[in-house]
Amino acid sequence: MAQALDERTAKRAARTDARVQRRRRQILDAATEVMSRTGFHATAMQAVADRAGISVGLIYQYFGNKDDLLAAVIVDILEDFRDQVPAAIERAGDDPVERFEAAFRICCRVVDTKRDAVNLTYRESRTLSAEGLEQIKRLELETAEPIRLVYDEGVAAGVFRDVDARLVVQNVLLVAHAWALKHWHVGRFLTLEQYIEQEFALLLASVRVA
Amino acid sequence: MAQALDERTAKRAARTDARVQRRRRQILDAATEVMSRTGFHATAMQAVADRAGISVGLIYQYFGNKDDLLAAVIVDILEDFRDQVPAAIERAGDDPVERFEAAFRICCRVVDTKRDAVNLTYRESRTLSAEGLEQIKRLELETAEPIRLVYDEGVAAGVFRDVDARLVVQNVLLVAHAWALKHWHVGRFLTLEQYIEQEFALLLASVRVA
Amino acid sequence: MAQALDERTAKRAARTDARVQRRRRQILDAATEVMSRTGFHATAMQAVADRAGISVGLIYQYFGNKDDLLAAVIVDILEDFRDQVPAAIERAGDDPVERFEAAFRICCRVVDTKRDAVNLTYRESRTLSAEGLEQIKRLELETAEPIRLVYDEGVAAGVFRDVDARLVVQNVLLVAHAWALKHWHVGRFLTLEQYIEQEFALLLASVRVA
Amino acid sequence: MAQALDERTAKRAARTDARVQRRRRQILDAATEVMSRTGFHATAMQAVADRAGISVGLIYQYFGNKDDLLAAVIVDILEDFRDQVPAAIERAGDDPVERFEAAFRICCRVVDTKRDAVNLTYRESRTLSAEGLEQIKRLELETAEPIRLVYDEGVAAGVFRDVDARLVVQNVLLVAHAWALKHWHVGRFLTLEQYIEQEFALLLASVRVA
DNA sequence: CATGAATGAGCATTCATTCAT
DNA sequence: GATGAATGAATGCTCATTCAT
Repeated sequence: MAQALDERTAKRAARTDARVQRRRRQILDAATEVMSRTGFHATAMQAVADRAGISVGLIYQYFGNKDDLLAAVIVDILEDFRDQVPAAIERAGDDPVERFEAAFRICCRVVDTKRDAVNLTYRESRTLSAEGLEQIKRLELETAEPIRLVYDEGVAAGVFRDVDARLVVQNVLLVAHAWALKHWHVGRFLTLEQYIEQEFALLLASVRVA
Repeated sequence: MAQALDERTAKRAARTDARVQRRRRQILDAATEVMSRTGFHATAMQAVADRAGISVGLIYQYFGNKDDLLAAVIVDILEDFRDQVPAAIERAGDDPVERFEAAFRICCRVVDTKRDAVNLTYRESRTLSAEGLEQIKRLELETAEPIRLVYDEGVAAGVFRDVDARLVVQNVLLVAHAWALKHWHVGRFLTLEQYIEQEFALLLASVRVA
Repeated sequence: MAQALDERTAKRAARTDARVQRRRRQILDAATEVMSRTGFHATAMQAVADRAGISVGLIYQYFGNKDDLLAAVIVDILEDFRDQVPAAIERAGDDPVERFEAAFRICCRVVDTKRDAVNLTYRESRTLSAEGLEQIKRLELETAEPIRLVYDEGVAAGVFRDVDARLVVQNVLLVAHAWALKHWHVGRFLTLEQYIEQEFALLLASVRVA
Repeated sequence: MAQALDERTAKRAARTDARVQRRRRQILDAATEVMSRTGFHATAMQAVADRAGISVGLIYQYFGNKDDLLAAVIVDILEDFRDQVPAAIERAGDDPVERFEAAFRICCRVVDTKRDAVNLTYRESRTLSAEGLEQIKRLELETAEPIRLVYDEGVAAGVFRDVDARLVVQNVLLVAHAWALKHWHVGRFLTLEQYIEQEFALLLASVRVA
């Protein structure tokens, strides 16, 4: 009987946990949407609540305060990058250049689907607490890591020059982010695919062994 | 006698004008310092006044409101870039590659002297009014223009590949800005001069004729 | 069960609505009191909040801003006139002269109970927005209307001279308001009842058929 | 020689005094104009200075502060009434009714030439200090006095009923002021002359011996 | 769990007044 | 006498956060 009770408790806990996760996601999506569009400071908690179709008070049950919510939003965005990049690299096969291209391509594509969110990341990172800032720096490095490995493979394979991989990876991410940061300009004369193609050509030329 | 009066009036006007300029600069410097450090929204007008050693009210005599002050700060930063780039290019002589390098180098150096200000530019541009936004876009394009001309010269001289100059120039500026944007990371393992050298090598490789 | 739910919802809505009305009244009374005494511009929202025993922020949940609050205060006063005049006329019976007197009398009595508020109306109407101004003009005309009808009845009955009723009614209201406007003078040598009696005698003489 | 010096001093004093009076008038006219149009609180001292074509500082040399300026403006308006009424009465001849009419007529005419100023008087009197308030009450009574005398003459002559003259005079002034106070309404269907004629008919009927 | 009424600290902005020139 | 740059107190309004229901 004690076992049955445990089981019931576990089931309820699981159900509860699922509901908690659903609520968190609901709030996070609303917050991302509103903050990306309006900016962090100009976004009222009420606006997030309205967007999520819940009350203000409930947000505080899931995220301690506004700053924490911002941190969660930014982390959520960065986690998306971190998770998608390795998968895309794997799908690309074994060729280092193709793996490198896949990494750049996926970054650009993710940026394109959440242009406002990427801009939010650049705008509001400094708003975060030291702790939050550390977390997003860590996430950015985690995102960079698989790309760095791809580059190192390429160097080992003799297709990429032996320059500081950290710089190369930074450039990859930066150029991808630029699709959001400078979209007001570059978006006027290039489509996403053209941008990817032309920027990747430049990137590749910059690192390829002659 | 009328002439003497005119002269006196002119002198007073000149003195007044000089004082106005001095005050504007004083406020602008204070605002740049405080806003760059603290961010626009977290900066109280009182803090700017304190930093400038004047009263709040006086700020409003020179800049209509807080938004206008931000616009002036950002414009002031961008004008610095716009003015320094062409001069540096001229000083570099006739060789397209050297002129290109000079352009990149000056951008990085200016970024380095005002890292916080550059970050402010990225953070707060969206805060501006549509009108202010147009102005800074215009300034950014004005800054880009002389670099674009240098690139075109290089293409004509057969040293640079004939790719979209707008993209190349954007990359130049972006990488320079990255010294501020990603300083938390790259600043830990590279000095400014190392950064300039290595990033320029990548840039050059990306566009040089094989 | 759905019915029970509906009922519960309805009850809660009713309770909420009642609370909203109570709050509005509480704020309105406090604002009327403070503004009438101190004048609109010299009244700080904090003073209204203090008087009402609530926080400043709450005022803004019920009235959008200070101007709206003033408008509501003035409208509230005028609505009192508009509502009391017809009732008093009805109570007066059928005789046109007695109905006319009842109208004048009630106006004076209401003025007397809210002398400061009436003065506020004269002082601050111009402060209102065009829209608010229209509303109070409309209310004033609505108040005048039943008195005008009484006068017309009197004309039809042959007891009042056939002069412009609009002017007569304006005089009625004006003389009633004067009990507030000129109270510093007339209040020193007449009681309210004496004022009503003597002024009504003058009014009646001015319009009675010889 | 001492005499010559005295003379020169006197002349200079007179000249100075004249200039002082001119300045006072200049500022007073500007203040009346701007305050009447905009209202006291919404009028900035700078606006008065601009209108007068002088600097803010100078206003403070002639009127101690903003409240004093308002007092001076209101007093200036009321003095106009006080001075014009007796003159008009004298010009009207000996007949009590005609003298009475002349008094009412001049009041209405003066009101008409300075409608905004009269409204200012009603709006802002309460803003004045106790002292200022006393002064304008005194002025209003001084204005009323000659009209009261006219009424008393009429009573003595047997043409006016022996009712409280203070009340009659108050009504006279009130109805005249109403041309400003209620101009938004009455101004739409009557000209000044029609207003004077019809209102005087009512006034006369209210007091004439049957 | 969920609500949203209530709080009150915080800040941009204005403007009467002063005073060095 | 005249100026207007400079001051800083005063105030309307917002919005993150709490808590009774």
